[in-house]
Amino acid sequence: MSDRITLKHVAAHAGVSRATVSLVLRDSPLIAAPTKARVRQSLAAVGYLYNRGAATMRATGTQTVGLLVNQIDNPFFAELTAGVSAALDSAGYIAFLSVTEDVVERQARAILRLREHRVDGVILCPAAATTGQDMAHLAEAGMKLVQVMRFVEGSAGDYAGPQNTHGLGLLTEHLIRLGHRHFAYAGGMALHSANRERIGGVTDALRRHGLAGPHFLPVENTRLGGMQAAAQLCALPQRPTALMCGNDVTAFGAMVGLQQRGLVVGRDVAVTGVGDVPEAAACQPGLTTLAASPRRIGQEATRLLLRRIADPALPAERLALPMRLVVRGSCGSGVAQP
Amino acid sequence: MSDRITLKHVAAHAGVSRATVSLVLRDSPLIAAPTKARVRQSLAAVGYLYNRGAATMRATGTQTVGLLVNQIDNPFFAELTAGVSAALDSAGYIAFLSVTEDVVERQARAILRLREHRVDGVILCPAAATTGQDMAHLAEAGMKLVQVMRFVEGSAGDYAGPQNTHGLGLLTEHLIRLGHRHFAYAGGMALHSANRERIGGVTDALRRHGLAGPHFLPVENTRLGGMQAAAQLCALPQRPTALMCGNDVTAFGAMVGLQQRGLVVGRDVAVTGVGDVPEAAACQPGLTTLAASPRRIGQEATRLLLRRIADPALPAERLALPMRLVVRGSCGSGVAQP
DNA sequence: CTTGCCAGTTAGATCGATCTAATGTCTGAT
DNA sequence: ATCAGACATTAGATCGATCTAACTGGCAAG
Repeated sequence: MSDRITLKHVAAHAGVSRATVSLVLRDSPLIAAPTKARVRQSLAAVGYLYNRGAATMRATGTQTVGLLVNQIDNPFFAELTAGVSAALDSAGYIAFLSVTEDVVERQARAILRLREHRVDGVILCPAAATTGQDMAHLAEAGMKLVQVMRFVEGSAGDYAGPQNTHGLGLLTEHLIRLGHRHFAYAGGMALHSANRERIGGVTDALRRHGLAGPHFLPVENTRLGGMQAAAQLCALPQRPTALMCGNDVTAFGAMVGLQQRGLVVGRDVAVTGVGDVPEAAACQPGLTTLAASPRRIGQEATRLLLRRIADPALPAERLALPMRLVVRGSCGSGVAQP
Repeated sequence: MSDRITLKHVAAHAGVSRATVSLVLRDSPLIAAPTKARVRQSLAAVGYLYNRGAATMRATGTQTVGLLVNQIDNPFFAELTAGVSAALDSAGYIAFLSVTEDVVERQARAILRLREHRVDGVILCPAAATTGQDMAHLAEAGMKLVQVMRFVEGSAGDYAGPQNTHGLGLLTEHLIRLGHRHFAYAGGMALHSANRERIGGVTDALRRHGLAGPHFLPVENTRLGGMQAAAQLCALPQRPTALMCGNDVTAFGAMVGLQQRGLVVGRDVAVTGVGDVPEAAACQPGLTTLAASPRRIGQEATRLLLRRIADPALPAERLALPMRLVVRGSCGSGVAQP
């Protein structure tokens, strides 16, 4: 059992006041070096453990932040989470994690709990149904928050995410160069900003080349959604030759679904993803996708949040990180001539 | 800006004392129903936000727990984390997450920080180099903790993980039935309990059938480790026909490495994993593996921890969940006859 | 000799909840 | 009429830090 050792005990042991010990803990320049050394010895001698809860009552800041992601079993968000965790660790912070599964109620419950714990800020990948009003309430309550991957329409503040529109333009033009003329787009049932930007990027690129917009397959951006998209694609009278998926996980599902129907991915159908999670290089054929460096995005989001916490008055920053085209076997070397 | 609304303000608004409001917050039976209703109205009217930090100073428990995993980018641990998060959410708890990357120093730093935050308990997948003494110190400090996936030798307390020994026995016998006689085992460079049990399960099963132990390829249980193992396997004078990998991610790396060397997985070499992460069904060929239901393990670990927090005197429980053999294409239909 | 200042230290108030022990109020039994 | 006991509520102490404002002793300037 811990014997509830407080500043008082340390102070008694070192022969100083509690205030002095408190200042030593924070390495204040007010305290003379020899005193500091003596107090530090006592700290170790009595086995003192800092009580951040108590400190929080008077001091400002808890050295904690919240991280809310919609899913964690998607390797993309797992990497992002790892990036946040590492960046926070080296800044002396620690994160509360909550997985919302895109359910606004879970998100709201988690945010309330985080506010009760007086987190210094929140990194939020907003659930798809989050409204601008929800965000406004948070801002009014003085919550420092950085949005990541998705940006709620009508909201304000910091954001870190990939250049979706530009990236999907690159990817679409690559497919056009390969000879594709009929496109399908799988995923993006939930119309959050990332999906809108991605679909917009594809549509714009097609229009630039005088092509019709992609055939939209409204499924969720999950493995299962990808499999459903494969089924839907095969049921179309005139099958598109390129299937662009909202993210890598969806593409994995689609590839399995297509293969189950006897189609050879990369020859009969080109498939693409978004994100370039490690599995994209490991599957067969390799997945052509857009590298979005989730770890980096997590780190940048953390940097933005810590910056915001340090100076709430700073102007908002919206960071759009470039995506890189990664060509692998899943889109083959050219469209099959009928 | 939040105007620091405390119990005092609510009490004034409702015309009662702070103590009464405090009791209403916790839905105490001591307070009469009409008073409760009135106070609850005031709570909402003044926009009160509970301050858990302050409460913690007197009350016992913070409604927080720590979750320390060695990696999160492995889908297995991502699923496990999702299970923990969901289970905690419905119990009114929230988790601090820290990713240790198997570095004991990061683990130690995170645990210190969690102790400073006075978490009610910790779910820990111990970094490989964790010693029994480390665990003993934590126990002495009164830390409630549940180990998950790995169990530090010489430690005590609760644990939740899969039946590694039995599971790998099943898997090995399946390969033996297919005609394999020469086995390699990739992974398990870090000798924590899970790796030891898995290797033990293979060795035991082989011995039961009068076969020599697996050729041990000492790599890390990562995608990269798997690729290294593939290279090592191909360099062996007499190549084993079955490559058993320490987990699915290692197997994915191994499959890529073998394919790069012109070998057909499932025909030339049988490959197996452990865990059955979703990608195992999606890769080509599908990966024969052991389903370990990570989400369930996360939920069980959470249950054990909450139980332990509620009653620290309970006897320790070591939960070993069964693994199910999942046969897919990666081990083919029989060993190739030379 | 007094004053002012500085560096180093500290007593005591304070943060916002909960806990303890006590208070007042209303029954119903003696 | 008095008392025991249950019920509902509360004043004030308390948790363990930090903050504010004040206090020391020593030294230089006036």
